[in-house]
Amino acid sequence: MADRDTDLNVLAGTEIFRSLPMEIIDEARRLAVRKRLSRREALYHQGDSADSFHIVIVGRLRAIQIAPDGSQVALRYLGPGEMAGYAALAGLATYPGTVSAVEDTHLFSWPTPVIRDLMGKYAQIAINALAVLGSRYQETQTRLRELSTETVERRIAHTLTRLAKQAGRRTAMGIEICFPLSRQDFAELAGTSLHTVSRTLSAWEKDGIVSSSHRYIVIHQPDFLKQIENEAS
Amino acid sequence: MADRDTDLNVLAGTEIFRSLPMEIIDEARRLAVRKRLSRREALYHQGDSADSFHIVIVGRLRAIQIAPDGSQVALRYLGPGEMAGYAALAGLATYPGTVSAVEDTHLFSWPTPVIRDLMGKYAQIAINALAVLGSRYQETQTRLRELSTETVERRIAHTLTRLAKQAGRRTAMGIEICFPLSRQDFAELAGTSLHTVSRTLSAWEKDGIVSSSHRYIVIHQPDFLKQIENEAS
DNA sequence: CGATATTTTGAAAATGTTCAATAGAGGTGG
DNA sequence: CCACCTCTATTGAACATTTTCAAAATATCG
Repeated sequence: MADRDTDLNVLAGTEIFRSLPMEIIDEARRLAVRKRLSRREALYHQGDSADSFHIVIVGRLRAIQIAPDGSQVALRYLGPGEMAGYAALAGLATYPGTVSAVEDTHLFSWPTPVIRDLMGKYAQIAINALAVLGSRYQETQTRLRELSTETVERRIAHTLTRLAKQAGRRTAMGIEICFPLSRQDFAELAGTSLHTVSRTLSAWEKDGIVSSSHRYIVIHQPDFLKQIENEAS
Repeated sequence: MADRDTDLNVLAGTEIFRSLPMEIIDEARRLAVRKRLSRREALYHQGDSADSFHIVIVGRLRAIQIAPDGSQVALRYLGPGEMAGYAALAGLATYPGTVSAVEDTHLFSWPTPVIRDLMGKYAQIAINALAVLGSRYQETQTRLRELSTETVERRIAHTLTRLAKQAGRRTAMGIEICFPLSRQDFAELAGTSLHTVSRTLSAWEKDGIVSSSHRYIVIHQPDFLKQIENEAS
């Protein structure tokens, strides 16, 4: 279906292959394997040997980490152009989390040795990877701080603002989170219980700050969220 | 005082320059600036422009992130051979945290353009950096999960185990955390209050699992900690 | 030895969670 | 097309964990 030029353009727009000469992107393209995942299907599981690296073409993935006791946190949602499987780049032996599809998803994949070989040949790929990993690391550090020091309400506000930035679509009504997200899913992102998320969103809905219908959220007043984020504790 | 060969050996043992040819390490050495920090002195502050990259030679640094309201979390403690200032590698504009010396510390430093130029020339440096950042990212994700899902006692146990791994010194009495760490400092690592840390450590001391004297902690029974980490919630 | 910083401990208070029950939305098959 | 079934969301109330507040004890440093 997709031809060579389409693939090249897609890859050229990704965080990892950005700013590279077309010949190199084409080399990467030739080494790539195309994959498809249906909704809920897993790309890999926590603890699996980290044997490949992926880029989302269309669709959305969800990375989670599961505790020995079964409880889980959402690490990140990944949309088009974003990479999955940083463990393969970083030379970790196993995947530190589980990644699965939130909706039907198309990916490009590379076996670990292939992508590591590309990085060795073209330092810019490694440098781009470093930039991606660095900004994800920073974001995770910030979440860690929020989880340590902020009230649940403020964390929920931060989580929503962050979601809007990563997966927000401007509409007439405001900013819509453009993939389905249940209260439970949201709670796993914000580090709280689904009940508290529900109560908080209900209260905000009453104030006209957000509205939500069955797994979809629209933010009407982003400024109010920002205000809640910075309120005195 | 330290001569060229000593410096080379030091650099060859660091996480970033490991496994590189000596000529390249020597090139990095020639470009390095030597720095010293006294106890409590800051290397850089959160929000400063990320204009250099550092490696600890001797001593210990502490990376923290401060919230707008003044509360803070400890991101990491850095010992000999470890890098500080990943923002410089990742091309972030500003430092996401503040780093300062826990004890008198010697460092090597490189201006951001210099270290980035080295990475561009020698992909292996970027790949090593990716490995370091990857494992720190993974650790932070794990802390995030712990903070989200575990009780304070288990988090304190995890924090202590992690400290033992990163800065533990085997002694006749057990494993000693080899730098001074107050209850407050510990609390900022575990994401709790200094009071809860004090209570918990006191209880463990009664059971002979740990002992502590003014800012130093010794773990007598690491296995008991592991057990607490995995206890049913 | 005095001054300052750190640690301990008790009791009160608060923030969220858990438990429980109901309501609503969507999808499926008769 | 409607009835049913399941998954999702809402809401109240009891409960629990942990924080906050307060005060005293202990240790270190000059």
